[in-house]
Amino acid sequence: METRELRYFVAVAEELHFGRAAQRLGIAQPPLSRAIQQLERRLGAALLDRTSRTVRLTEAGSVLLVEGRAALEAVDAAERRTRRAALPATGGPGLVLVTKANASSALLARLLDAYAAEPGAVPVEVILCGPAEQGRFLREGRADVALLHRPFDSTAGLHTEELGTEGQVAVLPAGHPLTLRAHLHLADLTGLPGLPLPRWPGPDGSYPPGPGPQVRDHAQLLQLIALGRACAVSPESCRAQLHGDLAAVPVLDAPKVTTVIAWPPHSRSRAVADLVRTATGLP
Amino acid sequence: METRELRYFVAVAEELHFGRAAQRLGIAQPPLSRAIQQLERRLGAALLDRTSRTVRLTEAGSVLLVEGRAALEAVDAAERRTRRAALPATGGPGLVLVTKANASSALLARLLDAYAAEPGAVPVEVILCGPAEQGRFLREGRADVALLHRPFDSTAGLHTEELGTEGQVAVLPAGHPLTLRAHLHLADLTGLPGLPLPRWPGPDGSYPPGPGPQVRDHAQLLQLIALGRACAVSPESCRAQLHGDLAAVPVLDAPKVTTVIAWPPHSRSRAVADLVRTATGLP
DNA sequence: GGGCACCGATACCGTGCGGGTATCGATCAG
DNA sequence: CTGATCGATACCCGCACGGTATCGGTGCCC
Repeated sequence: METRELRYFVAVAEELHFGRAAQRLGIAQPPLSRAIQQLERRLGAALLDRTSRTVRLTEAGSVLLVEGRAALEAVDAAERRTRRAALPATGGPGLVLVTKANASSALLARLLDAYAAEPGAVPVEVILCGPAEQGRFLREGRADVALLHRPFDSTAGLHTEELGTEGQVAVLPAGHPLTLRAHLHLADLTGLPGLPLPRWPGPDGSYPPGPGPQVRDHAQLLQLIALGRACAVSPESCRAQLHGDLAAVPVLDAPKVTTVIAWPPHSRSRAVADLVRTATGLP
Repeated sequence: METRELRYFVAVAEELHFGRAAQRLGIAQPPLSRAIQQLERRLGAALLDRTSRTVRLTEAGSVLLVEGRAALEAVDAAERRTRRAALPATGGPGLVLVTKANASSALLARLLDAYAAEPGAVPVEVILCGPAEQGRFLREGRADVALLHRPFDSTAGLHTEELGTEGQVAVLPAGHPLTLRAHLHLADLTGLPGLPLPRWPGPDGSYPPGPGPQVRDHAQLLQLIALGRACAVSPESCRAQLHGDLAAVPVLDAPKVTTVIAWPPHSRSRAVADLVRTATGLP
């Protein structure tokens, strides 16, 4: 199978419309029809149920859509990583680390300091992004390592090492009645009048339906809480970022959060290995 | 990047010889040279250092070799899984489960029984293989699920759920002096006269250097121990397979072994999900 | 040191495949 | 019944891929 065929099929499978898919691919519709037919013949499998009015995925087609997307991602990642490795000075920014904006900043600072002191350390570029995008960055070859937080972030297809676990606290507007309590339970926080839990975007960038404000990062969230428009349950370490308008109360029965360092399973580069070793050896 | 280019490059990078690589690919050498040049131009990166006598990988070339192999594997897996999904009766053998020969047989039997009793269960084909091949089976799309044993087996790039942990025992020839002890430590087993630890093949199928007999599966190993030519440290559950000539003694400081069920991160098929759910719910 | 063998690069040529335009046939809306 | 829509088919063109012949550089060996 050629990546061209895969790209064509994925386009059609996503659009469920040969014309639009062809437009998206920048080719005419007839060659696209033929390419799909040829792919089906080579695979010996019908991928699409098509009448002259509608296109639907077959069982095999659904499999190829998912698997093909993953395969295309792997090819693109290979290309990007090769390009990066070829940049002058043995790879430009050396390492790219991606983490959630405003999360684990203390840990990250310690890690970067400790790694920089290692012999043979290379420059590390830090990318901050929303919670849902980190895995993508790694899988697409845009980044070499990530700091993730289980159980929130998916570690599917990644190598990980645990760096530490912490409890969670409820973040509330200062002065809220609950801030007087020494500790809370999750049940105390559901359905608080006027303080809904926020909604985070899913892996596809869309927000789940329901009440609660839409947020993209922690800074937005904290601002909303300070304004008295939301509350949240966050890892303890976020306390370092709380200012006067916010208060934190431990939530006893919230799941423990584990910070892990993650990297794609193939990248066996010395720099990644060193960084991971440094991270696991942090005090 | 097209898979054709990737295949060409991987062949050359593995052979480090254009002529042999071309022969392996079934094409002539000049088109291969041109294809590599074109790939290098498109990537804007030198992949190979070549004099007229020798070919060597550049930094970027090493990256592309590793990443490209992974990408090709992903493409092949997509193709195989699609073919499987298109077989008559909604996918032929339904599910393919791969596990080490002679390992966790009791757990496997319970799992298969419990799953078969589920509503909507599909036929499960069981493949037994050597310890190093399981990951490959999953990644290449030949199998849907595997039973792995941490920390021995690599779970790189796979989703896993823990099924249970167990201690390890030393497996010794019956009558050996150590079998009289109630328990052992790892130190008791290093350098036992005439009873070396066996060597297992690595992921590439080759054996590490050193003393000790080469074994491919547990049955071979047990036979060697019964003959008084080796000893081994194995998970407790292997006791069920020991016959009169063999004895097991707990090893207190051996690492705990965790049996996990593993599957490739994309396959979100109902059958795999059901099987995993059944497995984690086992008594 | 010169002839030789080896190996990758270059030059040149044919053809098959990927892509384009025009059109058909089926299906649904009104 | 008619027009609109959409995928399939027919046909043609250009190029990129593969093949053969050959060159140029390099290490080896007598």
